[in-house]
Amino acid sequence: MKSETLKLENQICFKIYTAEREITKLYRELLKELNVTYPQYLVLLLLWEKHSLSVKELGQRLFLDSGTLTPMLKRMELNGLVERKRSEQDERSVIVSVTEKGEALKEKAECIPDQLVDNIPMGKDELTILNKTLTSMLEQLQDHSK
Amino acid sequence: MKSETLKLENQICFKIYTAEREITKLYRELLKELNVTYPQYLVLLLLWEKHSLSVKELGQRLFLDSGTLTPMLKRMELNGLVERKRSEQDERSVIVSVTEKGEALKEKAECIPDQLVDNIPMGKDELTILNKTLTSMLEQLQDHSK
DNA sequence: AGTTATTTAGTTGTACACAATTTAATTTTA
DNA sequence: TAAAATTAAATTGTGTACAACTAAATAACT
Repeated sequence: MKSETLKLENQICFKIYTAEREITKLYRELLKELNVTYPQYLVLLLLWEKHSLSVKELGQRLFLDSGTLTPMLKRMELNGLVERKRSEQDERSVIVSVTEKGEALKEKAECIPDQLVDNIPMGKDELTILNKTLTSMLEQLQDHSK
Repeated sequence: MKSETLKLENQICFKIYTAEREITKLYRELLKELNVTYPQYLVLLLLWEKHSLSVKELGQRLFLDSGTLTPMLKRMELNGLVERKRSEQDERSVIVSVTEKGEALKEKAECIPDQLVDNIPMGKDELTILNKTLTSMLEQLQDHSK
């Protein structure tokens, strides 16, 4: 009885591991035209909303640390999508803001959520339940990782 | 109405992306003693069951290609966990088999599923639903990625 | 004020993950 | 059977992820 639960947990972890890569693969196609990766797209989603955020704030929202963000933001800067400059109030902070070129991608990206839905056709009820389950799962995982 | 679904899909993708990293982080702790990563642990799970599998078979089961597997298996070989040798029937294939040292890890790994469950305490019903939902989601994603 | 502790990015090193290409072996087919 | 197509790994190059560490700035404390 317990062992079934064990196997189920194991399977779920593997499926999340696999699903993440399949989702990234799907985004890779959808984002190819924009020449950005999925994590870069996530950064842009935030900057399209707020225009400017510190590396720390980006990290808090995306659950990524500077070891991941710094080189990624440098690549985005190199591609002209964002600007990075030290905060004047607090020289420890680096403020990342979206450039005109980065802003221009917003329109091109408008169709992405629609295409996403086309590729993962699921009922709204099912989506709602999945969302809720993942949320509580994440809370537990993140609680523990502190 | 549609736009809610769009946002939901987006959120779910982000949550799967995040959950995958949290799960990997959890496994990293649990596997530290064994000195293997989560993907390496997945390889070992298969080899504990079958003893020998070709790179192709491993790839089919884990949905990984040789670009990922070859260097990973070489690291595992370097650590003495597996052996790699060309198949005699078909010189294109490389057969990966678990060594004694790799086999010995099986006992140490016995407690991992239990510890996993301790860290993600979810009801069995919820787990069952989550498993089913992820399965159908994966099928659709993998159907499309061909 | 001066010292200590904390915070914020950046750096270094390791390990996936995958697209694209290459190489060698095996099948298929003309 | 010889040429063409396919298959299986390996290789190359790019981009995350993250642990561990460093450097600089700010905050907290005595």
